Amino acid sequence: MARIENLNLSQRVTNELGKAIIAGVYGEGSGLPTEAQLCTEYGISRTAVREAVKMLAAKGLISSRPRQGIRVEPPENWNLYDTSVLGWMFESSPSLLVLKEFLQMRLAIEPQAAALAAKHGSPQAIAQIEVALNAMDNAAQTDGSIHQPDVEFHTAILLASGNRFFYQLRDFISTALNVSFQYTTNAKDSLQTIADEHRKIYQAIKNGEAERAKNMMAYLIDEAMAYIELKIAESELSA
Amino acid sequence: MARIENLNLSQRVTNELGKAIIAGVYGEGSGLPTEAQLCTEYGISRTAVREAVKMLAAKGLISSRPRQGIRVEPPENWNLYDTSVLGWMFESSPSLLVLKEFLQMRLAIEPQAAALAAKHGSPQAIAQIEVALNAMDNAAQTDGSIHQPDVEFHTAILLASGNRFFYQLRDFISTALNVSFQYTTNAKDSLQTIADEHRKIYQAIKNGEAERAKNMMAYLIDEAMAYIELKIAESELSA
DNA sequence: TTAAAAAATATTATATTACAATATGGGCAA
DNA sequence: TTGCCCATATTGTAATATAATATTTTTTAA
Repeated sequence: MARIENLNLSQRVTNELGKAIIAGVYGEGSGLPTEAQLCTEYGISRTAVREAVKMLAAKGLISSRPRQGIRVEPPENWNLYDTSVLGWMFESSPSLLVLKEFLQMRLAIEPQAAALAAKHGSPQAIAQIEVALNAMDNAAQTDGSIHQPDVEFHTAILLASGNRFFYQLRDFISTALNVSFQYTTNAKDSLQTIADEHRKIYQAIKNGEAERAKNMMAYLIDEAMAYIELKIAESELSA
Repeated sequence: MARIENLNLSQRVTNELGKAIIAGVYGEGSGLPTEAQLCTEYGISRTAVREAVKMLAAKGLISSRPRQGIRVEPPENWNLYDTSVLGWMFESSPSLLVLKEFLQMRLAIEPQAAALAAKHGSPQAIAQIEVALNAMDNAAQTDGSIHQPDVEFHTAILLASGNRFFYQLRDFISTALNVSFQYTTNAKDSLQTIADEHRKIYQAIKNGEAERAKNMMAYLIDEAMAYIELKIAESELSA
C-alpha cells in the first residue's frame, strides 16, 4: 500500500470514511450522510465522493440505493481479509481481544501451512525461509530488531505451502504479528530462544517432516496465545 | 449477492471486467484498454467505467495511474476472499486443482472452528447447528437435496466458533461445498451415512468435547480430500 | 371514512463536458 | 552524449444536467 500522502483524493476519502464506519461513527441502520452532504463536508466534488463510496461498497462496508441513501452494512458482511479494512479495525478497537481472534486464525492456518511446506515446498521457497531465519539469528545476536525477519519467516512458509489461499493471508498474519510485538517483551536472552524455536520449524520443513513442522508451529503460536490470555485476564482483573 | 439483472450499470461492467481479468484476457503487465476505449466498447459514460475500475481496484485486481493507464495487478494481490473474485475464479479455471486448495483451507479452518464451538459456543448457536442437521436428516430420508442444509451446518459451526474471522469465511466454505457437490455421487444410501457423520460432530460440540469435534471434522474433510485426489489422479492418467 | 391512485420529492444513477495533474518519451541545446 | 524541457496521452477532479427509483404526501373515488 502506498503512503497516505501519495494517495489521490478519492482514496483519501475512502480511508477517512472507512475508519469512521468501522469506528462506529455512523449507526448501522440508517447510516451515512447523503452524497451531497459528504461533498460539502469534505469540500470536494460528487465524483470523488461517489468513487470512495464505490470502493467501500466493494469492500462490503456500505451499500447505496436511490432515494434510500448510503447505509452501513452489518459487520458480518465486511471483508475482514481486506488489508485496509483490517488496518482500520486495529485503529479503532482495543486490540487485545481482537488479537486473540487473530491468534486463533493463525493457529488454524500456520501449522497446516508448515505441514504443506514440508510435503510440497519447492527448494527455492524453503531457501527463502532459511534466509529469513538467518536474519532472525543475526538480529538476535547483534541486538537488532527481530520483527521484520520474523514476519518474513512466517510469510515465506505461507508461500512455500503452495496454496494461494494461505499465501493470501500474509497481510493478515503480518498484521497479527505487528500487534503481537506491541505486547511482547524484548528481553535480549529470549530473542535467541525465539530464533531457535523458529529454526526447529525450519528444519522439520526442510527434512520433509510434516507432522513435526505442524506441531512445532502450533506450539509456537500456542505460547503467544497463552501470553495474550494472561494479559487479558490481568486487564479484566484490574477493570 | 443480488441477481445479475438487478445490478446497476457499473456493477455489471465490474462483473464483465472482473471475469475477463481473472480469465487472463488482459496481459498482466500492460493490461487493460484506456478508460476512453472501455467507454466506446461498452457504449457507456466514463462515470460508469471509472466506478467499475474503482471497485475492481478495491478488490486488488487492478490499479490505475495517470499516463500509465489501467494495469492488472499480479494475482497474489487479488483479494481471493472476496465473494465476487472467488466466483469469477471458478468460472474461468478448471476447478479440480483449485478445489484441492479449497479443501486444504477447509482442513485448516473447520476443525479449529468446531473445537472453538465446542468450547465456547452459545446455546443458541449450537441449536442452530442442530436445526441444519435435522434438515440434513430429513433430506436424506425423504430423498431430497442434502446440499443446502449441509452448507448451513458448516456455516452454523463457523458462527458458533465466536471468531468473526472464521465466520467471515462462510462464503468461501459455501463455494467450496458447492463445487464439491458437482463431483460427488449422490448414492441414496450414502446420504444417511453423511448425515450420521455430521451428527457425530454435532454431538461432540454439544457435549463440549473440543478435541473430538476437531478430529471428527478433520476426518470428514479428509474423506472429501481423498476423493478429490483420486479424481485428480484419474484425470492425469487419462491426459 | 377509507383505500387506492397519482403526484411531488429526495436521493442515487448515469451522462457530458471541461480542465488539472502527472508521467512518458522525444527533441533540443550544451 | 547528457541533461533539461516541452509536447502529449491518460487518469484525476470538477461541475452540471437528466434519468431512475423509492418514499411521502396529496388527491380522488368508492
